[in-house]
Amino acid sequence: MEYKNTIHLPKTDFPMRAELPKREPGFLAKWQQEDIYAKILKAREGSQKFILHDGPPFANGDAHIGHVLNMTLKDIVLKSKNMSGYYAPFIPGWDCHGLPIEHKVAKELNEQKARTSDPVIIRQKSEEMARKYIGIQREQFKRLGVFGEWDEPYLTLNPAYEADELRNFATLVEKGLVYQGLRPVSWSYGCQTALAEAEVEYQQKTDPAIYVKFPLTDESAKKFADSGNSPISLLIWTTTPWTLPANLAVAYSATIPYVIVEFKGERLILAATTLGTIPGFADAKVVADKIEVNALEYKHPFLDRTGKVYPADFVTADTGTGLVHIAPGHGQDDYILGKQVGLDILSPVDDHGCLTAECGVPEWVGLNVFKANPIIIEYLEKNNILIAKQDYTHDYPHCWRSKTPIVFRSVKQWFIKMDAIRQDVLDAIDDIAKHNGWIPDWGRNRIYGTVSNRPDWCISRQRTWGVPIPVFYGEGEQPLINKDIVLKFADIVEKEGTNVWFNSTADELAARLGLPKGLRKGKDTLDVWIDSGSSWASVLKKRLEYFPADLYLEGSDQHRGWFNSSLCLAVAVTGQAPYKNVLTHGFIVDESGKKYSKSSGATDLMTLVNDSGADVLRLWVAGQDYRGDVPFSKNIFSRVSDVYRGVRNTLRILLGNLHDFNPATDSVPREQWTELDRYIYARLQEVIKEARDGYDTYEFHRVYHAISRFCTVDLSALYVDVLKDRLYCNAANDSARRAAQTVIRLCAEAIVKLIAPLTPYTAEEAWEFLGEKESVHLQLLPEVDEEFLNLPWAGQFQLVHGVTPIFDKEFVSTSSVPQEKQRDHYNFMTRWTNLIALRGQVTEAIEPVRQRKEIGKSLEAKVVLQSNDWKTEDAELMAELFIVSRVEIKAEGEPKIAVSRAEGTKCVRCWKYDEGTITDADGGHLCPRCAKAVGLIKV
RNA sequence: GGGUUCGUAGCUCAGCUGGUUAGAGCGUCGCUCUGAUAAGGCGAAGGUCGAUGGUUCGAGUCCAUCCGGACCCA
Repeated sequence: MEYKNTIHLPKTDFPMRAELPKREPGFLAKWQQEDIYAKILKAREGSQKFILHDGPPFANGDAHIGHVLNMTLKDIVLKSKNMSGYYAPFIPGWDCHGLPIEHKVAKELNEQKARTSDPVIIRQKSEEMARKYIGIQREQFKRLGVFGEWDEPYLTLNPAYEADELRNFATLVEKGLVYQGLRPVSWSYGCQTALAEAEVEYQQKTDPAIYVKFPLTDESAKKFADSGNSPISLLIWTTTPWTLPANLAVAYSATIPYVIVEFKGERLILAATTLGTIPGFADAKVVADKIEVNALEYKHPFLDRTGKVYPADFVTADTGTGLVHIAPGHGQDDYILGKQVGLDILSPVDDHGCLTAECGVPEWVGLNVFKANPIIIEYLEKNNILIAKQDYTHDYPHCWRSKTPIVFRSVKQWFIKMDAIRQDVLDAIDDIAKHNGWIPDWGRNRIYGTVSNRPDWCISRQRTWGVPIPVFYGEGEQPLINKDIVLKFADIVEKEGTNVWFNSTADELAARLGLPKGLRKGKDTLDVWIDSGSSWASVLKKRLEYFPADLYLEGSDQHRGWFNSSLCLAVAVTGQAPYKNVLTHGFIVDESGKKYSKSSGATDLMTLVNDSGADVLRLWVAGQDYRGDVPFSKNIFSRVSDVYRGVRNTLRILLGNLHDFNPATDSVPREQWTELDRYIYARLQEVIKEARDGYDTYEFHRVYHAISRFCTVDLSALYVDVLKDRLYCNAANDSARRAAQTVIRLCAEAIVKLIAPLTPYTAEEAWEFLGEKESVHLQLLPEVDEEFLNLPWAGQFQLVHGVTPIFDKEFVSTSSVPQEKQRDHYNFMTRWTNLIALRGQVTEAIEPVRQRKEIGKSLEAKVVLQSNDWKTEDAELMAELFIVSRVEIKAEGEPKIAVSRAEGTKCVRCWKYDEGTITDADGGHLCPRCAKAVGLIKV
């Protein structure tokens, strides 16, 4: 007789194969249609707020794997906060201005042979470009499953945003923090603009390193008459020959010994430590050592002026000659030293990187500095000023757009005085550190160092796609700017946008701002870091009326970027940091830990989503400890897919076993659960605890591992496997069967809720199969049932048979659960931990029998346990737990586990072996339980 | 070159304030089931804890140096 249809096999339409790329868009559409985001906020209205403030990505390309990491983390935070009962809205933003977009536009216009310098056209095209990519990225982020106010993101090009940014700027002007100055800046002659530090990238570059003589003045030379009477010079070293015309001084280190050597009939002064590194100097004769170089005077090697030697601590003993040529117009260190000792700033280089007449050598005027290098060297050689030269390869800063090497050049720029706000900013950093707001905690050191060393903030850019600096210039280029002008302009911008600056004449603007005619309007725009760094004003203060934010979450590079600009501006304007907590993630690397490149695999979001689905992609993010580098490779992704399948299949079998279970009417009270049910339920509580802790501390990989392990180890391999007999073969309404279903239902519900922030699509799908009508994302995460949690001892059971657990009387529990209950539960869990360990030993003992082909499935086995640790009444429970037909416990002899073929006959219905004699009409053997279940015998 | 940081099995992660033969899941390999089936169960192999030196009775855990990677800067 066929008994297959008398047993309760699992039944579900929840598909085993996810086919996420196909299935996910359906849920996305559903969420969109019911406006799930608004619903969630409505459901949490009045609850405590949690504000994650979005750092705006640049709107200049498709979203790639870096965005996936960042956005997924943000979304996991938000979803888990919402499901923890917080009111956690999300207003995404985009950084719209700046060089990358303007550059792209210029390129396109060029290709269309429509090159123009009309700022109105460039700005119009740039806005189109920005909006285009905002549209693209928005759809991509939505597809990732990120919930937020996508219809009303914040854009740094919105007039209202720009107006708020300018009002911030007005406060800075009012506080006297803004000034115009001549300073060396990183200049891109390719883009003809000063660059922000973040716009500079380093590439290998080979430059000529030259050793040049700077002859001492007669006065200074006299001091070294003892060492001879040949010509005497300082020997300097430089890799930028083109800066020599701007030389105004030489620096030395007070901690390095200097010597005079004789070389080809001349005397040269240099650091003793560098002798060996200079070509041809290996056997140079030292004619004087430990000489004093401070305050020596020298003649410029080819210009008619003299300079002096000054001490400086940036001079190193291992490169060059220990004597550094100083051009205050062409270097940061040089500038600072020059300022200290009162040097001028000479910067004979124009916007295109070409030498100007100020360089003093008419033949060089108009040459690009890098083209001038060989010509200058040739000149030095001819005039016997050059001592040696060699190629020198180093990492040299380049413009991130035009890829041209940077030239340090002094131009008039606008700055924010860092010294005026530095201490306040540093204090704000430490205030955050006091409540552990830097996550991980080293974030504090990183931003502290950055702020400490930050020179005055250059905020002007010679670009058109940005927020204009509302400054006018009068007679003699005197700048005219004050708080009122900026505020008035901000009000105009609020209504008309910043385009008004570009399509009005100076006189028109002046008239509207109450200024006289005849002024020149400024052409500079603000550094884009001022744009994004002002977002707290427009988004947090004005729109959300919530300041400071609870959390900023960006890559670690933002310690110098947005974390920094946002912090400096907020402190300068409000005296307060814009965030309470700053969470940082690392960068994507390949499996070998190297920087991720396109050759490492697909990088754009849509390709990844279309290949494996958003949920697997998100699960990959969740599984990583993102505080360090985040590796990504096909292999890693494949492992994540395995985990996904594991969890999905577990959910499937759970759902399948609930097909005839109605939780409202079929649930069984705890008192009637079996020990195993209680054990699994207790394990579930540990998992809920671990997962919720993981969410609370933003350690999502803990959630990932806890759930994955629970699904595979506790549920699939243990609970479900053991339960098959009970679920399939017992009578449908049998209370043990219903008890199992009660726990299965609780497990499924908890798992689905717990994975909802990680894999929102799959969670929603499974949630529907649980028969729920409202979205899983409207639910709260499961609470820990503390009665079933081993608070003090979780995970610390002694794996020793039969040892009666001793309750630690010293322990003081903070739990509200009565100590008596805690002890009972602890003892129960110890017993079960031991039972599970014993199960491991039994399956191990079964294995060789199976390998010998004496048995196949474990139900064909009988286990004889020789042990004093277990009581005979546990035998039945053990048989069920080990999934064998029979267990005998003998309290005699050496501890031993013996496995043999089960005696008796196989029940044709449940496949267990027993020695009963019941047979059905066809002569098939049935065990008593099954006989009852099919009505063959009556109870 | 400087600052910050990371380096435990093929992969992702545990290893608390230093204490017995370093753990888990996945993958791999072998076996098994065929009533979760492009599934399920069992077992096995896999690590000089980046390297070296030191402190200690004892170090994956502390210190130093080095190697390699990442981010930021020069």
